[in-house]
Amino acid sequence: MTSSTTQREYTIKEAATLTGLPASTLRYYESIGVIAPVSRGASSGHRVYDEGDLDQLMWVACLAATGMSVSDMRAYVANGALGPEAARGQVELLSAQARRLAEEAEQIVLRRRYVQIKIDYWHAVESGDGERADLLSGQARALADELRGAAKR
Amino acid sequence: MTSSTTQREYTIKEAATLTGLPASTLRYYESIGVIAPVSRGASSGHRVYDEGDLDQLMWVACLAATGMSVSDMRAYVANGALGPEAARGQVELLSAQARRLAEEAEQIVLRRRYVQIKIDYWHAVESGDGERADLLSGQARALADELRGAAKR
DNA sequence: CTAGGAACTTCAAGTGCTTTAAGTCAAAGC
DNA sequence: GCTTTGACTTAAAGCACTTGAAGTTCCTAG
Repeated sequence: MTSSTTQREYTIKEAATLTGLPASTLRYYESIGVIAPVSRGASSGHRVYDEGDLDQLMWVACLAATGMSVSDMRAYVANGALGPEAARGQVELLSAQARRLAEEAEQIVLRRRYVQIKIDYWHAVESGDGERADLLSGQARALADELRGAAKR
Repeated sequence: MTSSTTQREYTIKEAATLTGLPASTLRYYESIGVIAPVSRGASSGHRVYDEGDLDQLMWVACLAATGMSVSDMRAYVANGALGPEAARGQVELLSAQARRLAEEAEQIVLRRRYVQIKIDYWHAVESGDGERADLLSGQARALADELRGAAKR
């Protein structure tokens, strides 16, 4: 499969960013057996992730994002459904993940807008501009509806 | 202000539906002081939400949706009761939230790129295009390198 | 070569809900 | 009148992380 010659290695921080799971969660998953123990640097004892670990973690990240419980994920992994040879389902799962990320990105745009409006609102209040405050209050309300509606999808 | 016409009252279930927060969360928020204690039915002891409670809950629901911590929400609601004098504090809380959201947005951009590369990679493998697969493998590593160099938050 | 700081390590405690257990109350059916 | 149904109550436990403390180790610069 991976016909690449150079097996790149990753720190926990890099693995965290690429999978979207915080480093603390990576350690946690390893500690409770959701993923296999990761090899360590000879002198440092620091975790060293290879491409295979990354692939496995992407899988787990996808499963976690669908709301699968930790014990279910552990069972899934234990059943060997998650080896590097499980390539068939990879694309579907990754595509689902891509969709989720797109939605999440959209959500964050809305949230940032909402927070910005509230900041503007308090600035208006601070400077005694009641008219502008009312206007922004209304905008916040409208956005809140949109936020809620989008979240429920 | 409050016209004594029809001050509608709501059960916890209705409040939950209207705010989008589960009833258990409403009780939880009340128990830890994020919202003021809700009045109770005389005989039943059940919570009875009025319009004011609902308004407050709507704001809290929006803040929660932006990922604001419970203690920040508590501070925010407490400030809100103080009026215009608290504007500076509100802006600080919201600005911190805006920064968190900006960081999150950045992370998601990276994750989306990584997932897309992975998808393309598996498509290439599937169609036997080893050359393209190698290229994409290299891109994934390049992304990690970029992460290493520009990990300046 | 050595000093400083960032990044890593483990372990324990904290957070933010969510679920469960056990019980109360109000209306509907027998 | 009694009982069952169902929504509500609290307190406590559970879950999936998350954060903090205290102690290495790596890297960069002087």
